[in-house]
Amino acid sequence: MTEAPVTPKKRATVKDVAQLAGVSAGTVSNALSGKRRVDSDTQARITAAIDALGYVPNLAARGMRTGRAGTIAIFSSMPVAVAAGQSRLGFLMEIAASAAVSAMENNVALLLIPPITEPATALGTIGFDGAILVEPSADDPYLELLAARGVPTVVIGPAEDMPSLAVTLNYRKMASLLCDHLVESGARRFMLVTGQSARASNIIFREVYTERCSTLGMEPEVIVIPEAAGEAGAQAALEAHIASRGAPDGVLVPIDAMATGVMAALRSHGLAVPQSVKVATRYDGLRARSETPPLTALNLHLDEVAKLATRLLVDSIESGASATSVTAPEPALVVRGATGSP
Amino acid sequence: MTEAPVTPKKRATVKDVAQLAGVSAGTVSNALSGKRRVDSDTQARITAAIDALGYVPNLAARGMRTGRAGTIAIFSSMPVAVAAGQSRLGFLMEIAASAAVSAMENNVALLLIPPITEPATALGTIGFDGAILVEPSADDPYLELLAARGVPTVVIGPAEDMPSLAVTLNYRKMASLLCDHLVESGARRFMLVTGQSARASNIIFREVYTERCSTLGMEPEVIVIPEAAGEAGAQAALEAHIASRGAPDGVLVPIDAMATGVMAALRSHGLAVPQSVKVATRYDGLRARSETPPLTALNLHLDEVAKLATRLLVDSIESGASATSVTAPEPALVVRGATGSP
DNA sequence: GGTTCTTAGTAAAACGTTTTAATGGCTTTT
DNA sequence: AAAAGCCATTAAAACGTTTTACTAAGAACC
Repeated sequence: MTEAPVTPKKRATVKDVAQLAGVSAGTVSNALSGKRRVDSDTQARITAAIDALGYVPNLAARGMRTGRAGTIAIFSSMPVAVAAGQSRLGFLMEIAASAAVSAMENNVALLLIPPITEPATALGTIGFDGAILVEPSADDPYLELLAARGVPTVVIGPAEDMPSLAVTLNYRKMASLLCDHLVESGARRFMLVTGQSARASNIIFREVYTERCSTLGMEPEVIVIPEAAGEAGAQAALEAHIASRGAPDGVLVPIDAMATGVMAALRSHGLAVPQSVKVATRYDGLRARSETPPLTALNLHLDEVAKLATRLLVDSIESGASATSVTAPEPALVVRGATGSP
Repeated sequence: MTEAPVTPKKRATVKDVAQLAGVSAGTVSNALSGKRRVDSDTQARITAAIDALGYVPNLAARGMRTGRAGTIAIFSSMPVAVAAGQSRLGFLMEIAASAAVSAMENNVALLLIPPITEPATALGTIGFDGAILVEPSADDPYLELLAARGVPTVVIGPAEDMPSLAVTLNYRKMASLLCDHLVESGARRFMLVTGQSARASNIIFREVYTERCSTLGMEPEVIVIPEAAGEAGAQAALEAHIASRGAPDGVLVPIDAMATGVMAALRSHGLAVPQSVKVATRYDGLRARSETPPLTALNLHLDEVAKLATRLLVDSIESGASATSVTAPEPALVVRGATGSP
């Protein structure tokens, strides 16, 4: 008789709590949110009722009323070919992991949105209060979709041309560090292997590289590969390049998937790393470290970057402010076997 | 004059669309969901109205009505000490990355819930339709919290003792593969370094190891370390063990964070890997690969596991069924320098 | 030609919160 | 002692959907 009903018992609502505590629904709401004072006596009755009934608020209902979803989303706009496979655990996920923790500390949860074919789908199907966009290209589809929908968005990317909310990465510094290091390691004729898209990383690395070349009196050798071609594309392109123009004594290859291809190409030509060729990449992730020898790379302090981005986003959601940007910590060189003593 | 208004223009609602299309709200709803037939002519008027107004449904409202949040959550219940640092990008994130894609394909989004201090907080603050729980220990707090709330939950873990919904991993096979391989690589006195918690991985590896010992006539040497002690704990413990009992010629150390500690201990004793000691770990992640030499490990097919788990969860949410389990693909050995030719 | 079926649509209820405006009781001020 | 303030509380409105019960108009049946 007093047994729990077998039917999937309906969850208690705020009304049930109110009734049991002998107050009105509004008071229960106030007791929960603390937005208005409630008498300490009734407060006690309410909390008693709450865990007597095992009440847990219906978030959808709350969200409808408050207009908040209680979540933020992190987007990867990277082409699938680059973000897939081993690299999937790279850049984006490292940021995501750290952002998830920060989000939690700010009482929101993190939605992980993978690169998908149809960006519009994601936005129509999923509700969130703000978005973090990681290294979008200049013409990123999400960027305008989010802007059109009025969703606060913080971009992790370059300082220039960027919308109001951003954590700016110093790409110029990244490229400089790596170029300088290659020179210091003894490379006198090193080349650049980079992606084709309008991503800041590609553009600025090319700029800095060509600047360095003229400073050093070195003839620029650049291979540009569509991101979609990925590892195999880089390997093929470099092999062709070496066959026609000879081997460089260093390669700067910012995209880690392509770095793997570069290493394969060097191996197939019998070129020893680091003895004959030095190799450096940008992101110090799984790929960089699982090469033999492991690749020199940069510590981008992504955990800190993620923390900053989350904080910025949450602040903006709460305050409505929409024009702040902070700069990420300076990248630091991580010297590994591919440019140093093995 | 034709500029966008400065005020944060209210989003169009289904009523606005209905009015513009000259129909009722209910019809618009049906047109969107396809749950009922609507005349192709009115259908056209409605879609026209929709993108004339830039209407996008309010997910919170829909969620309240349907009782669906449109999200599933993935939980890490691993102690922070183990899940932090380099390992954060490991096991859990690899599953999460793949689950995010699968989730998207099933029209739900994935919430990434990091290990936090107060599990109850997460459940009170975040709404989701189902949960994926990765390798919970037997007394995992989330397990009962989720069950109490009636949230469909699929566990990725061992076959025994597990609740209704599960993707079962074959721990016995994992342990066997690694033990056999160590023996084949020439190890005659290899030890086990493992964690203390009631996690299936710990328990079953210990079982299999001791079984193997008696089969082989090998005296078992086991070091058990609290997970919280992590890398440093493993290093200290192994150093002490070697000092008092001499060096083994092989180490099976399932938890990758501890494997790093083990390698450090071996180095500090001047023991060459793989010449004097073979080392194998379980999860083939960043840590295993960035050791020198890289560690032999297992391909656990985590992408496939994640896909299965997501599918299972979505099915259960939709059908209400709550008692299925599928088995993960068999693990496969990945031989690396730490047990083979360098 | 009356009855029953289908079809495409509508109006209104319901979902569970938060918020707004109103209320009654009590204390303080004049 | 009346007026004015404050306090804790309440009833009801509002949020934007989906769903339910109902209707009107033809089509089909006999």
